[in-house]
Amino acid sequence: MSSITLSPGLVYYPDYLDRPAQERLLQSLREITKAAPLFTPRMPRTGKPFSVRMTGCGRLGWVSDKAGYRYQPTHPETGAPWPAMPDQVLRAWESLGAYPYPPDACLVNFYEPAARMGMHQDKDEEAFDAPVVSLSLGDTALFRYGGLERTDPTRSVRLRSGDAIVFGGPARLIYHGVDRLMPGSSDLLPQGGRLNLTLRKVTTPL
DNA sequence: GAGTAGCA
DNA sequence: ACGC
Repeated sequence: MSSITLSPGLVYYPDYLDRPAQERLLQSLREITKAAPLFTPRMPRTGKPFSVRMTGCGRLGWVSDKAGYRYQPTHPETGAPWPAMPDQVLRAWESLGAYPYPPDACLVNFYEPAARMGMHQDKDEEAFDAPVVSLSLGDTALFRYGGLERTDPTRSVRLRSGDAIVFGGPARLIYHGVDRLMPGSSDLLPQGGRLNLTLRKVTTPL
């Protein structure tokens, strides 16, 4: 499998999932959203909605509302436990994550064609020794990444359907975001858009 | 500061 | 740069 190191600890795997694997993963995500519908996260304090909608699977899910960012074991609207993580997702973690414990959370972000994600760090976890593994499905995204300080210089890379990217070691806490999608760049999702899965170890092992 | 607006 |  080919990989490209974008910056120390940030590794890009183009075409990690072939088309049949993407279709299998998409079918799993349809089942997940049936049990755990997409919801609109909101900014702490202001309540401003994200343009991305999200859900998740696994033991814990990430939610954001006026009260703040947090991981919790239940869906914020239905109150039900998150659906189980598909085997395919666990296998991706095992092959890309190189971490001796299974992930606690798989966040599923759905980008409509106009959705964006501002630059941020993934730092609501306890286990920063564990990597974050990201899988892309659907329309190509212009992904931007920088360094550990918000003011560090940034670069961008196009993440296409089936690509994976891993934030580990010195890149675990880098700032990153999605500038925009390239509408119509993939026919995987019938109505367009992009799904991004991020696999995380949330709590410290033990 | 996981939001937006606006300008270089 | 803003502002909740």
